[in-house]
Amino acid sequence: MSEKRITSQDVADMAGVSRTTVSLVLNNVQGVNISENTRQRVREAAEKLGYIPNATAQALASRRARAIGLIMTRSPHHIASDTFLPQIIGGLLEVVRENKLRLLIESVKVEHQDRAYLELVRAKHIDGMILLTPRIDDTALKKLEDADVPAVLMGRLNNSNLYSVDVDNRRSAKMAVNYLIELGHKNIACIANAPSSYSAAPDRVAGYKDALLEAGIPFNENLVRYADFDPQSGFESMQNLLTSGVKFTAAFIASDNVAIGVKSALRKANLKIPDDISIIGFDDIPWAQYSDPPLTTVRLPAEELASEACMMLLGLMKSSTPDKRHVVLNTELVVRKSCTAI
Amino acid sequence: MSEKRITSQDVADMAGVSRTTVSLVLNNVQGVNISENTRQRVREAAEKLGYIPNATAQALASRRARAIGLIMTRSPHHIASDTFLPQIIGGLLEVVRENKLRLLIESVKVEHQDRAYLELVRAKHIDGMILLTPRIDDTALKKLEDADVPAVLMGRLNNSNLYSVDVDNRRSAKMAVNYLIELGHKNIACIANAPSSYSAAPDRVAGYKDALLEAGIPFNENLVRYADFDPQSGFESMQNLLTSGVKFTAAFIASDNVAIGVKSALRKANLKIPDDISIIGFDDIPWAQYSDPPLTTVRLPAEELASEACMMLLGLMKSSTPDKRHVVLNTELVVRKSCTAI
DNA sequence: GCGCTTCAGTAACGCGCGTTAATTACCTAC
DNA sequence: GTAGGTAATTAACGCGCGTTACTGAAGCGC
Repeated sequence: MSEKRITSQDVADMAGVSRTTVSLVLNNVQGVNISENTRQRVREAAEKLGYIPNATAQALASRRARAIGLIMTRSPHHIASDTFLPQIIGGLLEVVRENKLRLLIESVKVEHQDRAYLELVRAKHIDGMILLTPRIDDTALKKLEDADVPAVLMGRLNNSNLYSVDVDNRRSAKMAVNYLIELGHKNIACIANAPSSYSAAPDRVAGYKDALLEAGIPFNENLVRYADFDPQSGFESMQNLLTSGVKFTAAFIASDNVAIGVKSALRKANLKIPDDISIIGFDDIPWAQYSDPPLTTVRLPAEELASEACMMLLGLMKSSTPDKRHVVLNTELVVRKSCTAI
Repeated sequence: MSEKRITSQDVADMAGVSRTTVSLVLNNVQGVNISENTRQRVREAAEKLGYIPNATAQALASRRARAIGLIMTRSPHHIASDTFLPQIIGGLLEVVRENKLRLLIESVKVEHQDRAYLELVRAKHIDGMILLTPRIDDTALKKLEDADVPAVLMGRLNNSNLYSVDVDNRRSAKMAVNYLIELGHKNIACIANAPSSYSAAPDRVAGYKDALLEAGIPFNENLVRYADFDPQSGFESMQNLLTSGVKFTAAFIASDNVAIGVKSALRKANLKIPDDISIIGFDDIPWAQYSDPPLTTVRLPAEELASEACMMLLGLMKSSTPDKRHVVLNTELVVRKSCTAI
């Protein structure tokens, strides 16, 4: 087929200049003297030939891949049921596109983490990375800190010094539970969004505790369950809670996606929301407002988190130290119809 | 600041061989004679130095990027509400990882499509591409056909000859509507998943028509609406349908995500599912089975579609012509509780 | 001893570009 | 006429690797 790849040499030939000039003109290099006339000729030649610079060669020569990676530690199958991913990707794409970068998606097996993180950057296919849903026990992250590689965490690890973008999970959870308390609830269950090895989960449970204790309500471990991201796990957690015999009039579900399953379990047990039990979620996924009854929840600005993380990463890549090491975005209580006063 | 990047030259030096030998050994090039002893030395040196080949240089030298792109024509914001994306990415990642490739995500502005598709490959950052949610009026796709670039469509364009992976939208829709007809319904509404410019939408509407006509039920245009992927549009479509005054006892909603909003609209109108109105969806997203009542729907094998597309693409990249130009995966009617006999 | 073959390994080129140091052409000032 | 200076352009190197064509050395039959 038409296998005549057009290189900058072709453009140079056509414009009657050297390849260097072509490069200087097309990249708009500052502080170089090239007559407007020549610039014009080069640009015209490039246009006429339909010249498209070879990104790989550019990357090799300039030692910058012009790409960032979104790194996930979860299995492909787990990724498939991640309701947040689209928002995050949407947020990233926006920034990435504005800056003429590329976005690479990588899932890293837990077993391979140690090498994998670094390999990605060393292999120079990406200039920086955004790490999703970090786990507390992720020792490989520690190595990253030392390796001085541009990286931003989405989420926060207490003992980590990596740059991060997150919401204040603890305060947000507290806000949610406070709302339930203000409505008069005292027996409040809590279903965490994920296993406690994922950093956000214990933080949200801590916020739940904070609210309780501040209101003088004793913390009861029997009221807490840990789900695993998806509706299924929510369904099971709630069933488990119901059959365990503990009494509660409200529940804080630390993930809307989990709440989908929770609501199903409640229906199966013939419990009405909010009459028999009040439910408050976390995240505010699109489903929440169309749910029956519309779910009161804490809005997590997912797209903003992503674009913020991306902009932070861009700053790091230019080696301009960002003003803040840990950016915290605001959440917001979205009151709908799933909670009622007792 | 340990900026001593380790190259194959370093490995060669340490092993006391030439760089060529290192390359031959580490890449397991067939048909080359190198003593087991030497191989061992090279591998040990690489291991000890923590050698990680520079992917960019490899790509440049071998003229293969070892990466594929997932190309979407929708805006970043639209992407954010795409419930399917995670499953697709999950499916792709699985195959991509097995084959030691990378996955690039690109969103292409409609205005730039013409150049964009080709630029991506010409720029050589990807070896092939998977195109998502193609639109019927996408003239740029035509150019792709000619350009003989490895590309696979997820979805199908009737007038396109591009390789594709899809379900039979028409037959699947017909199957869904047939089910409603078998239950005795005659006045059946239809809410398409997307505007008719997206190929799947008219196909599903056509299937709806097929079922109707085959059963001797006249097609009534007033019973059809076109949603726009998200719950919001489903809500509006159903409201519009209800206020328009047409009578119907069942509705075929060609997207579960749209059905989320549809159900909300029905509740607002005090219509019970399935007693007042039967609903059947399409896609079988995780939410469907936890919905109230659990949604009867047509299961779309999203992950399989993705991995199938990916494998097809890999075949094309090896220039081994795949056996089939258009792969069609099976859908399945998942009967739950949202439909009842009339 | 000579040709021939197999084995083990390497020198050298090219991938397409960014970039620096050097070169040329053309002025100006004295 | 020469020194000095600026504007415009380029030759040449390097990025890190894949790959081809070539070189020795060793083994074998005669």
